[in-house]
Amino acid sequence: MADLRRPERTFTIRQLCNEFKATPRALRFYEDKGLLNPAREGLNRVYSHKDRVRLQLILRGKRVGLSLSEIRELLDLYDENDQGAAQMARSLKKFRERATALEQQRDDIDSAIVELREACDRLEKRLGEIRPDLLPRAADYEQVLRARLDGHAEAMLGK
Amino acid sequence: MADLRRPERTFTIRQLCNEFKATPRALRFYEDKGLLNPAREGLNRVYSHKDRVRLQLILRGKRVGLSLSEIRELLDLYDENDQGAAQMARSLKKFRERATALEQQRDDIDSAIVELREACDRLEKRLGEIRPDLLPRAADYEQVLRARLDGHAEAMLGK
DNA sequence: GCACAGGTTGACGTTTACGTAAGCGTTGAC
DNA sequence: GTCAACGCTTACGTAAACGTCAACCTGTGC
Repeated sequence: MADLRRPERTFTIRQLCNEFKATPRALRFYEDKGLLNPAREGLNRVYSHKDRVRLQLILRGKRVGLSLSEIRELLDLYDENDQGAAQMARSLKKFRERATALEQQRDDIDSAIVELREACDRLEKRLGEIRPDLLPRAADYEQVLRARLDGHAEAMLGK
Repeated sequence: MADLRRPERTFTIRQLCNEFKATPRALRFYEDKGLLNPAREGLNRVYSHKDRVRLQLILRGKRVGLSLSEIRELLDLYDENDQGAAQMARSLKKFRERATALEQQRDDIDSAIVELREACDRLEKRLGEIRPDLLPRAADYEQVLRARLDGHAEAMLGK
């Protein structure tokens, strides 16, 4: 009948779930938390294109690590005044803050990685001293040995 | 009396808490979970140097993002046989896995940062079109304006 | 008339790492 | 003598984001 892409098209909960790989429970949960507000047809939820967009925004927010309540705040801002430049400015601020926080988080992770790598190196060294046979990727050592036999010393120096 | 650094020195819960910026509740919690097992003097906990080291390992594990149960596994491995090379090998494996997971996590964060930055740029652009006065860090714009007046065009090109 | 698919509303369960009392004992300072 | 500081145990509370029932309704095809 009607073109499924026409803007007045509506969606069932499952359609959106399939499209965005979410669960009905999740969408209902978002509604519970005030992030969505689909129309009803009797009891059944009926999602409009606007709802779909909101859902997209929610999921995007989640991807960048915003909490549902933060996402809600942003969504509310847009609702108050869809054209409000002030709201855009606040969103921008929020995004910037989040980006900064993420960079901090990434640096923390990098530190953790360094700490882990160092621990790995120490373990590897001691293991190599007492039980080289237990070292993972023994195949690499065979390569080294073969290289040695072949007189390709550079293979041991890494590149 | 005795040198506080002598190995037979013991610690109270609060001393360790102060040293490592933890709370008594946390140490008791770790004990509850089987990560620590301090001696008792009546009811009071008495931490030895070994306990202190364990606590250090616990906190290090936390810093790199291991869960308490994972940390516990590792500590248990060391306990079973303090010299066991096999256990070292398993720890090494665990660390490697964690490092890999962390790198994945870091990449995810990087993606999120990119997504956020793009959103920021879009917002900034549209805001600049409709309400440039709301743009954050208006001071920079004043700088640009001043640079323009001064004929220093390169200041606008960044660097 | 009935199973079946898919919708609904509660409401409790899960996980992690503690926080936060409540209630009580011990010790040292004043 | 008593108050503060510290310690103990037991146990409920918290936060996030849903998962997982249970029990019920409802339209459809056969």
